[in-house]
Amino acid sequence: MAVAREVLDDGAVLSMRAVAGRLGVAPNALYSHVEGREGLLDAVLDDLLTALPLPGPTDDPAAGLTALMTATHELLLAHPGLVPHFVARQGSRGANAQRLGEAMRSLLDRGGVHDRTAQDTAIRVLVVHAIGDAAVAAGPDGTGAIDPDRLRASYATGLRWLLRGALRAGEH
Amino acid sequence: MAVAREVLDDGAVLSMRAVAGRLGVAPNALYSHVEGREGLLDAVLDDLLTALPLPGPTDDPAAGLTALMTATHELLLAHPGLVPHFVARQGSRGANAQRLGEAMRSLLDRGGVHDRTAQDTAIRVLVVHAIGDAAVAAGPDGTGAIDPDRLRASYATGLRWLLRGALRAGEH
DNA sequence: AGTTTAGCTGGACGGCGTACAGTTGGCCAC
DNA sequence: GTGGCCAACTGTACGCCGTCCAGCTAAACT
Repeated sequence: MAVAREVLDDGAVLSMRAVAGRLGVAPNALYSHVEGREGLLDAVLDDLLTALPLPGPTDDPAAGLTALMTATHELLLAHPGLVPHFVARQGSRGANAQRLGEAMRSLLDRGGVHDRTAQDTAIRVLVVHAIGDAAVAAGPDGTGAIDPDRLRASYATGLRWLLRGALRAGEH
Repeated sequence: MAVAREVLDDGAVLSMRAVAGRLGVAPNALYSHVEGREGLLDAVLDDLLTALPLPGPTDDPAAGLTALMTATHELLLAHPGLVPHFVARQGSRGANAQRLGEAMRSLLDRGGVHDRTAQDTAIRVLVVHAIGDAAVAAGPDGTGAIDPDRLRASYATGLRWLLRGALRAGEH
């Protein structure tokens, strides 16, 4: 998995043969350890999510959500190679992803959004914003065409709008 | 191009060989008419955008933006096969895409957002929301795991939040 | 009638994910 | 110490992919 991360970090899409080659091993040897390419990507993805800092229970909901979503966005920007897979997986269904979902739900609840369906909507919108922004930023060839600073600024702006809408919707 | 649309509409990703096969033609024959697979996708994509109705100059800005973005979203949902390409192309840089960008800019301007950079940010955020939502909805196997009604509802909610933020930002 | 040329074919190259069968080498029970 | 087990690996192959090259053919233009 470490090698897989290496491979997809320094360019292009992850290929079994690339991982195997870097390990000095035949490509099919990987299949003893991993459930195909998708499985490998899933594993790398969920492993990566471990790095995200969960907000403490004392944090202000809006600040906590901002921090969490910004960290997610940064993480995706740092690993553009697996963003497409992240998109296809609809935000990943791994253990860590669900942990993050629960953290978001809790923050929303403390922010006044008590209805479960409303929480689901807010979570989906926020996640889509993070994933979508990173995906568009990643571009075709891996190198974003847009200035990174502008990119982060527009992401932050969108996030602010969404959070204002989401948290306001929970009042009453 | 019509055949290409057929192919990627009824499942899976578009392959040159599939298009050629459906045309009763050798795969390499396509290269006389199209600049590779990417070129074909670009052409199909931009052609598809022609179908989007431009808002009239009398429309209320918020309503116009809502209609335009909803139509875009629906169009992407209707053709999940090319959403990944749309993502990679950062919303497409074709002629029609630029026409739509101009329409959005004009609506924003009339909605009180006069600063050009602010317009760019708003456009980017709105487009990312539409593309991202459709991309996540498309899922891995082409069949979305989420109920379509819920999907549209959450998209509409996010869009409302974003527009409120974008248009309010233009006041003063 | 002769020449150009658009549009095709056959074949090939390199790359991909992955399945199947067979080999190897370390570990454990006896 | 020796026999057997088994995880990990290799060799090979299949079927897919995008794409390039050289050559053919038939229609269009001069």
